Amino acid sequence: TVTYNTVIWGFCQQGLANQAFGLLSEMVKKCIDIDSFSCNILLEGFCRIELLKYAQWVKDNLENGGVFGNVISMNILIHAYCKAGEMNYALELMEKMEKEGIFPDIITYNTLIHGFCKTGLFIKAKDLIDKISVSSHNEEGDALVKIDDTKPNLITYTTLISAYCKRQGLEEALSLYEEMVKNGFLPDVVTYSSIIYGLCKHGKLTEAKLLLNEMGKMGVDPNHVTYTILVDLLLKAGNASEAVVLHGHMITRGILFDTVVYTSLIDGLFKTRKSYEAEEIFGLLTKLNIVPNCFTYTVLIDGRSKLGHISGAQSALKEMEERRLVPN
RNA sequence: GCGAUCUCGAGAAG
Repeated sequence: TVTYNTVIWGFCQQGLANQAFGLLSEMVKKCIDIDSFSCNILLEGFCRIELLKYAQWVKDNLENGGVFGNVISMNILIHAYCKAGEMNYALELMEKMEKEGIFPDIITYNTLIHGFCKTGLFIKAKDLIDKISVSSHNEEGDALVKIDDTKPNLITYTTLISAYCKRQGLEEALSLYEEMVKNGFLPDVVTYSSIIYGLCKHGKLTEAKLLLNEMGKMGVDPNHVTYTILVDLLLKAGNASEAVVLHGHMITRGILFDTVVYTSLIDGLFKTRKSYEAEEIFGLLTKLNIVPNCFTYTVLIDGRSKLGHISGAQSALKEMEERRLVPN
């Protein structure tokens, strides 16, 4: 079962949930148990390629076959609805699961809070946090049973802080940060990165750099995302020399360079009239084992087009299609 | 005895 699940997982990661689904019948034929892991891996696979209805269908069928979902299955579906902005369906699902005796956990709540934030419903997000912050009681109302694992955690706070940084004021984000620390949660690299992102977007680059130093002192190492935020903004703000310094730190500290890091660099270089360097980096990607994605090519096409290099832009488009990337 | 598979938060383009 675990072997099959691992293969199913592999297909799903590649966006091939349909083929993964085919393995289920093979399992049935060979009398290999299908468990809730098989179910959840597949559900996530269909959700990731946005075949939400199909995921639902698979789940219903598995349940008819005696394989029952759990809270994770529901979280996967709720997450998919949130991602699609269908908060009503997401909430409906949560009610449904409660009726079936599957209780939401903190991941369910975090998923919903993220969904609310993404659709701008901050009030609802806040309401939900308030609701899960109070101690739960057992059925007798004995106020004895405290269900701690549905109380807000670091991720709950970080979700909201990040959303505030993007869509509300920085002040709200920072006061929430203080509240979080007061409640005993120490920020991790994601929390710090979110705030650094907010500071950068509000033009507070000095503060952002200060925070970068502070997190190091607190024993939280910045990672490739943290650096991308800063390098991207420094470069695009015309502060190439500082961007280069940080880029150097990334190298000396052995930070991972992924497709996003490079795409951001290429874009920043094009936008600051350094197309030669931009092209140079793009040319190196294959050697560096970096697979350019749709974003990367759009940046390249945009950069070349705006310089009047139409044929270069066209060849980039062609190359993209050769790589079986679908232009959007 | 231990070990393989599932769900939540941060970054790039138009």
